[in-house]
Amino acid sequence: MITKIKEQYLDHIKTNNLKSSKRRDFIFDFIVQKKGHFTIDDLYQKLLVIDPDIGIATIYRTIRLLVDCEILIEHTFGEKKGFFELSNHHSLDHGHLICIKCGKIIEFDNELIENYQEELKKKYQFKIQSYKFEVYGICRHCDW
Amino acid sequence: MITKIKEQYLDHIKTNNLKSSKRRDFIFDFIVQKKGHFTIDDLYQKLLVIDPDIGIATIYRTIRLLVDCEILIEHTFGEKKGFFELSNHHSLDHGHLICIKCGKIIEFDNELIENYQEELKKKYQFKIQSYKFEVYGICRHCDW
DNA sequence: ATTCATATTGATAATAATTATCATTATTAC
DNA sequence: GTAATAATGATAATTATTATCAATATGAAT
Repeated sequence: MITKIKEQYLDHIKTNNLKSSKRRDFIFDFIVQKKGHFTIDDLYQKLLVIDPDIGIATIYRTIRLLVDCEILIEHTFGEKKGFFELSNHHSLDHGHLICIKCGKIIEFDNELIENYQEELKKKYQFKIQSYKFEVYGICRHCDW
Repeated sequence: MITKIKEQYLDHIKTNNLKSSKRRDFIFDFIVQKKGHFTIDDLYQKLLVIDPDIGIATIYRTIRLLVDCEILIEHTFGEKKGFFELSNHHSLDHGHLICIKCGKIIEFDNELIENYQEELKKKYQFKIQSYKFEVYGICRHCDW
């Protein structure tokens, strides 16, 4: 049985005349079972342990592929870009709380965009495709 | 008569044992009368015309100073970071609509965070300092 | 006004992150 | 199995930003 996300991956490969490969599939599998946010370097370090011959260029290439086929989403938190996250799990209906002291990133549910969408469309004739909602502040652990 | 923002600038300089200089003040003045978003390179190109001896390092340094004293805010739109904007004019109570076709950035008023703030505080015990709300989609000019 | 400690400056070297190149290897359609 | 072509790793190239440094400008004290 093949998951929906694997299908999405294979579709993208077929549609763009790309090929599967052991490494590409392995990286895909590794990412899919990941939780939360990660950076290119996170991923590279972890994969190196399992697969010592892997090259950094392949990581970049695979990440780009997965962003292109919308399996991954890239975030920028504060000044730092390069955080990736699986988009399958509710990526388009939550925001992020970013603690400016400890850097921790907390996800929060976000239904408010639903109500807002119509308003934006009317007022600006703007068709929403996705959005990003980031809230910066102090988390409970850092606030005394 | 000295504006509030100039005061903010001079305060920061005094507080941090920095000095005013012709170039620094000139760049400050130039930025303050700017509207909308700009990048480092935008600014560099424009300043070069007026002041051909200016160095790129000075631009970076001055921008950093103005971000530090919260006169400027840095934005990241999509994958691209390095957009700056004056924070004096309602920078913390508007969001951005970003057209994924033409790249145009439209500001929109945003009162919804007001209502949300209390909820986030209760639920996550998170103290909001600032936030970023970016909506990606198709603007009316690109949508047929 | 002169002196003096120190901040600013431009040029450029250094660094970091990402992308491009290229020869070799792997994959897929036939 | 063969041929066409995509994937790969090593590494060069590129880009954006920061650090270094000698020369100059600034401002405070006198």
